[in-house]
Amino acid sequence: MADKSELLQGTLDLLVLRVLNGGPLHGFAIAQKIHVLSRQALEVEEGSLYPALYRMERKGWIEAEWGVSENNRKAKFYALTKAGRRQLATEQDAWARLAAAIGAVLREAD
Amino acid sequence: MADKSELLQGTLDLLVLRVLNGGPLHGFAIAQKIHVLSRQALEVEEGSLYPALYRMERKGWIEAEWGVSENNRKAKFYALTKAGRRQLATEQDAWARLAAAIGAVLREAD
DNA sequence: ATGTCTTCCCTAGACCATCTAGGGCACGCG
DNA sequence: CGCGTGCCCTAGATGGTCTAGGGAAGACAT
Repeated sequence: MADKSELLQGTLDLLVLRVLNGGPLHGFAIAQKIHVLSRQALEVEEGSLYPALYRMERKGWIEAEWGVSENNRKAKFYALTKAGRRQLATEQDAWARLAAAIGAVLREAD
Repeated sequence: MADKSELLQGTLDLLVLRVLNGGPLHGFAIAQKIHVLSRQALEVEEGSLYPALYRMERKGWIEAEWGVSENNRKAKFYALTKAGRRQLATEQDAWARLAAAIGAVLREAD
């Protein structure tokens, strides 16, 4: 935890989808990749990640398949579906617009 | 509602604090100002705003005082306190770091 | 073989900000 | 008078995230 502040609701799906866009990963690796790519700024708790993965699987955005990790452990690999790619595009767009809108308020208020 | 998408949790406080930094406003005006400054991208529901104002007042970030609006209506004007200004700085910083972190993931993932 | 570390998966319950969907009062205007 | 509108407020549902657990299995040293 520490000061690696909490995620805002709704951003986790986007991050996961984005990271999976580079190819299938298992849960642990997803969390690590987000951590690394954000330069340690973001920390995804497992208690948040797995429910999120389930949700997204139920919605058809990702598909799971059991396999073996690089460390020779049993692991569940998640891959983006076509609907997932569409969803990624949608959420990426929504994020861009939201960030721009908030940025505008922060800049222009006086 | 429409497509004026939902706010992310945690951003409302920041927006309200920022808008109040320009001087006291009543609730309705706060919502309008956010709407205008975001170029209609953000829409604050009253059912979200008033509980938020109440919360922030309890935390000592803002102070309320009854007055009369520009339209000659009874209205509750909210003003930033010193603690509120500190909080604004904190949240503005947190937002900047979060937006940068998410931006980094969106950009660098492959 | 035993113990410990690490990797990896999973779940129940609490938390809490936001949304939905109302209600209410008072001014201004036709 | 009646209606629109400005303005405030609340109860309850929703739902994503966090806390705080638990468990299995490979790796490695003793």
